[in-house]
Amino acid sequence: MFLEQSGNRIGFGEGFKSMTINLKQLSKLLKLSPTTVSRALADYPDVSAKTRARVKQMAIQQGYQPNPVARRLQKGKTETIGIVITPEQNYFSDTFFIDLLSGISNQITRAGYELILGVASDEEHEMQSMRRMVEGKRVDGMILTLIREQDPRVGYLLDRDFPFVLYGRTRETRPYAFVDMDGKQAFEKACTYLAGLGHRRIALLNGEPGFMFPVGCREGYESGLFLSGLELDPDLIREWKHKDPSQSSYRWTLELFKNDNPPTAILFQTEAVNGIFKGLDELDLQPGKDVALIGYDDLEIARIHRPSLSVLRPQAREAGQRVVNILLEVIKGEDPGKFQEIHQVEMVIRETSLPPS
Amino acid sequence: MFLEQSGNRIGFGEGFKSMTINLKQLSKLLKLSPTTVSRALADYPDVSAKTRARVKQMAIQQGYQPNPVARRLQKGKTETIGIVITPEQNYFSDTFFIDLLSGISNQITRAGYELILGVASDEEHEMQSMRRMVEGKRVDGMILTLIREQDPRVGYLLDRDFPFVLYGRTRETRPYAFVDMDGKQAFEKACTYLAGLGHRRIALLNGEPGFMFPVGCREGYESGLFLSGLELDPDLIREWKHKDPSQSSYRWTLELFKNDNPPTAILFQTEAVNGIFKGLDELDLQPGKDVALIGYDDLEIARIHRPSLSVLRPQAREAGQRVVNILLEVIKGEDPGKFQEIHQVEMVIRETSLPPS
DNA sequence: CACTTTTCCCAAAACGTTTTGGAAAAAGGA
DNA sequence: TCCTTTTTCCAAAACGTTTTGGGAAAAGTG
Repeated sequence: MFLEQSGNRIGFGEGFKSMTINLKQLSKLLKLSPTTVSRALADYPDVSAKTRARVKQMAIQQGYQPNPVARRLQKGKTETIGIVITPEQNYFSDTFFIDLLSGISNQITRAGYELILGVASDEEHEMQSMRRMVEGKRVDGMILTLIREQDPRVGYLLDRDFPFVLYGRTRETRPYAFVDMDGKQAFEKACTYLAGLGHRRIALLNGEPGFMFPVGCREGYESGLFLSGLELDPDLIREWKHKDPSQSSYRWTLELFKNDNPPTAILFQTEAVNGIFKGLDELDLQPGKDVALIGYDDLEIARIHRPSLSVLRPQAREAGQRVVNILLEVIKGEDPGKFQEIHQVEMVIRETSLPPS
Repeated sequence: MFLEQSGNRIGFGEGFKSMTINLKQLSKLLKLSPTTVSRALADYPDVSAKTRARVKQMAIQQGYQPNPVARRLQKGKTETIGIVITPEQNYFSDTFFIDLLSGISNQITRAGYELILGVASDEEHEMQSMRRMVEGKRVDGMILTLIREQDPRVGYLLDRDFPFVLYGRTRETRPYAFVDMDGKQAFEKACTYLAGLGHRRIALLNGEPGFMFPVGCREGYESGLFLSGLELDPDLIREWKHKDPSQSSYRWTLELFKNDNPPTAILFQTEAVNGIFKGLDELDLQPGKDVALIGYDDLEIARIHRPSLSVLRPQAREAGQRVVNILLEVIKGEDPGKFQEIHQVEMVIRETSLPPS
């Protein structure tokens, strides 16, 4: 006797002929009700051990997988998490973001959820893409990255009490969940390390203003100077632009050494390293020898370059996993304010952090 | 009189209180049946212009959006497309892939579909992630990138007649849909251009063996040599590794110039440029002056470097859009064999493609 | 006017699950 | 034995749409 394909209409014009079995067909095979089969697979206690085993075995044998769309409708959850990225910001410049995304994706899959991705060209489309996910009931929660000091996305989501987690922080008084890297502590550590080596003029090439991350970097930098008894010189601080990391950092490097009293060390985000190297090269200054360098983010170029670049290394993948675990809790109804994590950043000393010559 | 929230149970433990209206509530407001409202919104001809307008206005006013999960269940389609990427291959090295993804994402959104993303650490997990999407009925179609010469994913999808489109090509006799860049034509063009300038020894640093793209590059390179009356020298060809583009290309560059008769020009993929620059620098050879260079892919480094790098520039965003449009056709039931596109690649001459000195 | 056609609307079914609220059968207790 | 409790199962409802298959009213036709 064969499986009745009653529930399965054969598609003619359709390319894909579903070979999969559904709950009704499976229950017919087992001579049980769909209810019992469903409950057996979900390990409810009101189905006997014997039939549970029988059901599970048959389910495996037949390759049964519950239709996720049907389950979502019934459960009233999309089992889906959304994220929107923006290419303009040169985000994917190396392993960092893909590591974060990798941690996120793996953890989401482990939970049986889906990750849907939006790519937005600018801030406006970013918001638009998010609204489509939220108001279109396409996701149960959102993950936000590359956070601004004043971030409209956060207010929007808080206003409608929609679950979300930030990778980063923003200026917002209401409680919300976030996982952030301790940029402050990282830059403080790097700064005091360089000062400990004898550097007295330490420059900072910071990230683009308006975003939150550079705020912490600056705080750490200033705190590091203070702890080392050094004075802050505004001429040694400048920002690079997301759109054009290399060009802006290149120009600044040239300017920097026109200074009467040039720096002997530079702190920066590794994304901007090409411009700095290029500037130094043009000035006939050797990285590591004439100028000490410490970058934030351990990109490939940091390891490959000779001399290899000392860096601050955030653990992107672990952070991505935490973001997801927290978001799942928030979706369950936990108080977002409970989840505010600041992760330590380790320093990797390589060849560009020598004492001043 | 107020909207009856009959259908909406208020969640207590739940974080997110849905403020959205559903079809039943909307139809009650309009004193129409759900059927008519649904059909009015879908522009069926059997609803009068007057009521159609009334329905649409009320839908907008109430912010009604059909629940996508419910519609998917009814329609028997997930309205979702899947893609799996692998970080190991340093895929996100710059704007190229994000441009492709951007084109894909925008077009998918325009069609009202969703893009779900899997990040797999290796070939095995890549397959696993794809199977989850396909067999778990989570997507209507797949987009495949970074195609191998023998790609098990293609056979898998063809075997079960599941809709997919390749960005790239593979060795497979059965017809399938793809959008590919004409790497052959591009490398041929670059090669003949260099030969036209007088170069007689042109080297090729090709992509990783096993993948399909380098095959075309090599063909174009050989064809370019032939057309220019030059002989092929196997010593001038080598591959770099995805895991380690810079290191492998650096080593090869050094080897290359140990040759008795070293090249005066190099063709390569721009991802590998850091290693080549580094190697040339160490050998005291000036890029563009002592050695002509043309890279494939217009990454940021190509524009920022001095001298700026001549490149072959594929139109990634446009290709991404085509991939989606084709996939939607294939999902509709169109014959995949009809969709086999090879896109031209333009050459951008900058400063590193001078005649031999 | 009587008949046919067109226009406009709707009740019910279906999509494939999970959950609710029992009910029959088996086991336990006196 | 009779009553209670536990075990084991299931029919029906629900999730929110779209589609099916009419049906009533209006309009057209002779």
